[in-house]
Amino acid sequence: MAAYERIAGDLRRSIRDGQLKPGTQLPAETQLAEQYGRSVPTIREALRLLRDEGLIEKQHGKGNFVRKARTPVLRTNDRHQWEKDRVREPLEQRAETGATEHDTGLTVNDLVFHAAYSEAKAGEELAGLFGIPEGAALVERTYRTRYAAERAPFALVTSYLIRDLVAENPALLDADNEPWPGGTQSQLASVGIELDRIEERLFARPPTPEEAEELDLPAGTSVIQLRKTSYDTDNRPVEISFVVLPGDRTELLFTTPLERW
Amino acid sequence: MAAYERIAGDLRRSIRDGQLKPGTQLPAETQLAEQYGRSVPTIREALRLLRDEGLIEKQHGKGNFVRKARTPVLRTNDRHQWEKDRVREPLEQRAETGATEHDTGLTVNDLVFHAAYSEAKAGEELAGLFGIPEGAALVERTYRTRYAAERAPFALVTSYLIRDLVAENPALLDADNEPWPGGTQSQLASVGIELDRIEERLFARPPTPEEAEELDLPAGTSVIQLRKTSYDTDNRPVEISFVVLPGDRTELLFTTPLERW
DNA sequence: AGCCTCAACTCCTAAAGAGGACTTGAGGAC
DNA sequence: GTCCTCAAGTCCTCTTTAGGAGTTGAGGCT
Repeated sequence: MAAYERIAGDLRRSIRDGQLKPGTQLPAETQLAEQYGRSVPTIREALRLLRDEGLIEKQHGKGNFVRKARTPVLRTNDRHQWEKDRVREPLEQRAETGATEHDTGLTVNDLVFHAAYSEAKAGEELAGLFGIPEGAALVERTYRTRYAAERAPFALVTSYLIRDLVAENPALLDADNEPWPGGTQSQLASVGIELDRIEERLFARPPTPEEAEELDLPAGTSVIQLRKTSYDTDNRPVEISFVVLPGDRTELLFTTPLERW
Repeated sequence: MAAYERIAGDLRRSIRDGQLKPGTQLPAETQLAEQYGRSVPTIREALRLLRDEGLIEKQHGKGNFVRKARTPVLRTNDRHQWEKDRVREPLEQRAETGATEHDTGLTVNDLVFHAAYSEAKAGEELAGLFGIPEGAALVERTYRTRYAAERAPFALVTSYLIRDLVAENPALLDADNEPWPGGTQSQLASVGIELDRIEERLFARPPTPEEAEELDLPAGTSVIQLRKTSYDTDNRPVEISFVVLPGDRTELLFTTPLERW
């Protein structure tokens, strides 16, 4: 086994069994090099392994530190309730006071939204998912949701609607109407669409550099990529959202009721 | 910006826009070094970035290759149906023929199970989750599920039951009874437990080296860590499972029915 | 007190070089 | 034809050396 792997294993053990507590600074690379009788690049190789596993954090000019766990944001599939508490009611209160700050971002409770609308034509993937011809007109909404106290958003969302289905309510084509009062379900009801169920598909992967930048993800973290499809009562996809969530501070909670036997 | 970052960006672009197709071999490191006018270590640094992003794959002695996407296994929360089709019915057929191969692994359809049972005492975390005193007796079941055609399992599961709740059906304490005929829900019904719902909490992170080994995960992949809790109709946790899924070949699908408005 | 400078510490980028280990295919021995 | 050997290609590990860049605190200046 390579020297850097043995050293990494040694440090990993110390971190796991609590000898090196979260937040602790590791000895300097030159120190470790001397201690293990190896060159600095070899030590750095070992530290890189630990960083990629999410065990340590490198801070240029300061040192290497045992990473602290972050307390994740909980996202539930019983989201109606969640959105209602966190977003809609405060929003409706806000509406009464007449405050508006779209465009540059809208602060509701302790959440900040940034939304942008544009028109898009269905590509191959979206056409297939919606079951519509390629090139059909879609409304594309991209938004970021962020806690006011934090600098990075906790969700990157791009959402698509079939334009012709929602065109009769112009408010749905207007970014100033974001976030939607009453939520997706009630907004879509305004154009006669009744939702039946939501399907969420997800998997995990390392972030792209762009995502790492935007979500402020350190090395050694993952993202959850999620595709959410809302179906109407005729079993047709009405809204499709692509969501990227930071793995180090998101916990998803799904509750599935069981049929009794 | 550092030279290795520019080079990585350059290659990343080529991969994304399809100039370098999945499966293609990249030029040798010495070639790239000459091509970019940089030393080999600098090139290797760039390639490491791409590997950590999951874009390329290194093969010792052969070369660097653009990684191919894997087609993921779909796991749904409507799992009754899934398990029924894939596991239970074939299992019941098998039971009739009298074949048994527990212990060393049990092949049903094209799935292979490995299960091990042991007794455990509730530690702090599990006691809290179950709402029982620390030190209470639990049944611990660990199992691996694998497709017969593949060498690595697609799930690492450790599952806990409160021993006193299931003790009256000795079959539930016996690894030879694995996987459970009729599934969890019907097995628990045999000791008078009626399940009400399942809660699944999940997040994503890089794999530990042990997980990478066992799941045969290359660098540049993530795992999904999932905690599944089954509640009975008295709202008490009955079974708690800790699941680790390989991010590069698992897709989770959750369906949430909406209440009509 | 407040501010500035600077030295000392940290990690980061880059190079060149030596040897090792894995993979493959060509060529020869049988 | 089959098998073996071997060379050439690949990436991997480790060292030494050099300079750059971010962070912090001590000390002096104002």
